[in-house]
Amino acid sequence: MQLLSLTEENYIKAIYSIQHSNGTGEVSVNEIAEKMQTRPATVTDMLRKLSEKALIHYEKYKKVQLTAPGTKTALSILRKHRLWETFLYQRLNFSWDEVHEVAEQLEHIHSAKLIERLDEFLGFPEYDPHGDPIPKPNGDVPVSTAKLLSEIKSGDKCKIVAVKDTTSPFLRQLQRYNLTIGCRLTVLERLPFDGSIIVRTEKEEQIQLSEKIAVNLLVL
Amino acid sequence: MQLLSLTEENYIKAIYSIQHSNGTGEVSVNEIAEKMQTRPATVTDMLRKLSEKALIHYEKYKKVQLTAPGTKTALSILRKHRLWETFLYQRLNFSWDEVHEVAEQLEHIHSAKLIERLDEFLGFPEYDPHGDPIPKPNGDVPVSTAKLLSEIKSGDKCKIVAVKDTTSPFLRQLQRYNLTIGCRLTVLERLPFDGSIIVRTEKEEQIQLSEKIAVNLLVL
DNA sequence: TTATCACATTAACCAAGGCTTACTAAGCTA
DNA sequence: TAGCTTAGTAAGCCTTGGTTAATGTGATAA
Repeated sequence: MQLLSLTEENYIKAIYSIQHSNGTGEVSVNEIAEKMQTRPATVTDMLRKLSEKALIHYEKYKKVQLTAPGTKTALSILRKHRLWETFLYQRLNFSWDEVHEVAEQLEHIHSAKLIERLDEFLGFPEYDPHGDPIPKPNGDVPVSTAKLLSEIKSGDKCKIVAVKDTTSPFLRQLQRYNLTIGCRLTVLERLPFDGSIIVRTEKEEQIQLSEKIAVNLLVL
Repeated sequence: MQLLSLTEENYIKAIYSIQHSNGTGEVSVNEIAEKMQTRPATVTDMLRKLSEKALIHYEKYKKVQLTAPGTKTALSILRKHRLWETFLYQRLNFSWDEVHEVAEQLEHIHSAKLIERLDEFLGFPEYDPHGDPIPKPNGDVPVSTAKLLSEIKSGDKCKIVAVKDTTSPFLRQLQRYNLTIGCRLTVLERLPFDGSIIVRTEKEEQIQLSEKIAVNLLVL
């Protein structure tokens, strides 16, 4: 795995992320430009570069996909990012919504040894503070069978294992409800009109969660 | 404190380091060029930049000195470097000779919160694995009262707190003796002819240490 | 089946950062 | 004060990552 510039790494991340969020696994120039806050022309240039480095499959006017090495690179960055997030959250008592920004910097530190030792130090965690799976060194990604809270039948119990949205506004709203990874919930009622869900927490509190909240909470 | 580029930070570090190694506290362009592995002309350019940012006192053809803010910046970088070294050594089991390179990268991460939390996590250490003082957030630099093992009177007890030499041959020899940071020693006898010192460890072992070893062990 | 339009590419160019060489200026010292 | 060492200036190179404006492509709707 060659050494990439910070920007190159961020493009790889962006492509990976888009690939995994829009079902098809194929990514357009415009989507990348959008994500990277830049112009399509800039993206085309970068795609040529990444293609020369064999990190992406790229043909003019066609959609983009990561190659095997490209995917490996993306997973390696993701691994670093999520391990650092876990470290910040578990050991340095950063809050949920603070970890991302700093991890964004730390993920670009180049040292295989560092990241393996960090993994060991953290006890080989499988999921980061947001419940996202931490890729293994070989690229395996732990698969979660988690479902969306919005899919849970009323009467059923479940446990929050992850969040889909990881932006501060969402995480802060969860904090207001006192909801966090690991919380056990019982779904009391689902309101058909707006998709709201009423749940009971372990502390016997009743909370009404909007549909938008419910589709961003992953539970088991 | 403004945000500096990686290179700017490294120049500041270099100037600080030269300032503190050549008694006078004044630094020449050539010395900086030497340390930074670059040409004097390049240094002149950078000095103009750093001077504009008020980090150094600089007048053409005169020696260079850090200003108060410049010194603060240097200490802040040093603080980060040494805290990361401590983390790598103490928590991730990096060896003495491995910490520097990685800390060199980590020291450029920008997050005041990160470094304060790291400090707290490590228990507010005063010295890094090499026994160098870790500057405080306000810029104070702990003064070590540690003495060389070679200065300890026979009969006195002491504890190893740092090593002066950090090269692997020395460290490997210490490992053979089973000596490490924190070991308590009793100085039994000092041999005047070659300066050797005979010590007793906590495990009641007796070890004879050469003068060269003794002048590279810092004890309290 | 072709006209259209969104999307992608190219070309030319910009700016910052960090560096170089070649030349010139300063200042110390004999 | 000559001569050497040291430092500064000017001009310019290269890389990275960006821009705009113009042009090319190809899916699709009429």
